[in-house]
Amino acid sequence: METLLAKYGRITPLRPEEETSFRGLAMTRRECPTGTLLVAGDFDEPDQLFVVESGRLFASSELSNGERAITRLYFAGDIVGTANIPFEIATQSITVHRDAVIYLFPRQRLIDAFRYTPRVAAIFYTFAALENAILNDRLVSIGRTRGKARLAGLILEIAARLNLTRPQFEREFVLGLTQSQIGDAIGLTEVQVNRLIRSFYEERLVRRSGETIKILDLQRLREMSHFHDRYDDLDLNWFKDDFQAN
Amino acid sequence: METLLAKYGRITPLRPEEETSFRGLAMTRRECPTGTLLVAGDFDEPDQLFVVESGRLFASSELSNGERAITRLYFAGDIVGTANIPFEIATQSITVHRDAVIYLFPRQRLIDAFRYTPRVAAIFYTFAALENAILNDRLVSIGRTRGKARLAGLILEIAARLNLTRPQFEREFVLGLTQSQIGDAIGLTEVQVNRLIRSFYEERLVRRSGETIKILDLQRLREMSHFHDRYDDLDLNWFKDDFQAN
DNA sequence: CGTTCCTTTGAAACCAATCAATAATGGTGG
DNA sequence: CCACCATTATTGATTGGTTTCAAAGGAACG
Repeated sequence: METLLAKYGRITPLRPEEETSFRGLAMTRRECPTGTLLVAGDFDEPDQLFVVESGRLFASSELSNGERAITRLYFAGDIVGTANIPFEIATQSITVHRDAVIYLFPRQRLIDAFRYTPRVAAIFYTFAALENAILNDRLVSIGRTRGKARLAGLILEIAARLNLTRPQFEREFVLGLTQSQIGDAIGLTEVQVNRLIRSFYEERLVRRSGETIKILDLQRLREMSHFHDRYDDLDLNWFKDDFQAN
Repeated sequence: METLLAKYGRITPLRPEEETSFRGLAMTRRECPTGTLLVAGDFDEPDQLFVVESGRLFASSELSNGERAITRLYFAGDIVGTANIPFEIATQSITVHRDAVIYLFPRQRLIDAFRYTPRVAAIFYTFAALENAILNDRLVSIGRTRGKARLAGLILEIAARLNLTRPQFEREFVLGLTQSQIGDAIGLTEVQVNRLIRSFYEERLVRRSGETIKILDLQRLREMSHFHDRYDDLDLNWFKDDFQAN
């Protein structure tokens, strides 16, 4: 829970009783190896959320023709599975794609949060709204830009998310996605992704050594991609002073 | 407010005091002609939500190169602007594209809902989660299907949303978007949209007379598009019995 | 009745998908 | 430790969906 609290605390410090409530919500800790399918879309009942302590997950949907789309990447501090909550059957799959530690968060506990700790509930709402804004950005990127811009945006998104829990911005990091997964995330085939990555190397935008890649030209990646870091833009002052303690 | 209450009531009936709370939240009624820009993305402060009583709005984002993407269409009963709430500056624009009656919903009132009527707050959260699921679907559609499937999906989406507040499914309705707007919504140019629409006429999938179009082959549109009506799938039983009255 | 916005059409260029095959990589059991 | 297998990365040739550019025809509105 530390990562989550650190993240939320950075934005709007929790009161002691809220922090207690928060810790009480996520009960079961679980270590999940790469490849674990936490929720099978169109099949499982979505009876819980997941809080990411460490590692990485992604949400994806499958079409009947076998095509897959990765709609969102999740990192330490994220709450995963919001889009499944109000349905009988999960609308999307949740997969661990880098060894992760997560906390299970039963749907019923969410109700407790709404009843007893409204400020915590407001934070949940806020992060659902944040997720909304990020999905909007992804729609704009995929719907209105070409492959190069999308790939640049994905690289910056991953860099931004990893750096959220680091003391200073680090240009070197593990991408952690196969080219096929990258394709699913930005709406291209793996073949095209490979060609684009290759062109990024040639243009000296990024460099690769083993699993890690290093951003060489941050400026130009930003210009290419139109990427916004919504986590950075977050502003929770609007409900900071308005709640009385319970 | 009637449309909103009808919609929410259909899913999970509100108690009298909750209904009162709900009505108290949205204060100002406003009639907005087609073309009204309610929120200017990257400019306005998002100090309110909008509840749609009648008419249609859309959310859009602009890229620095002038391209526009329409990320979501809104109809009677929808709550609009969730993705802007937790930011200092709005992340997306909100535009009226068919004469609308809306209720203004100050952000501060949302806090009251969380504090005093947790069940109402839970409904807000639920609908943010629903919005999430719908945006996911749009991402899959735009990222992993071709123009024909996307157009078919958009037609079915509009039909489904209009039919939500009608007694029975009606195959004839007003599309209400220019071909350029359709392009912004499904990630194509207006030129390509025109060609696709034309091919739909030739294949007798839909027919047009003036402003209204009629679905001729619902079955095939469904097969083409992979469209899910998430409003139909909604299930709020998970918190139906768990709240005590305030 | 002209202006403006929207629709429609054609031709050429381009980005990305598809098809097909080979090379690299990583993990496994013998 | 090495041969083997499965997955991932890479490359070429071809096809096709979509954009771009350009222009003309319709429809709506003051």
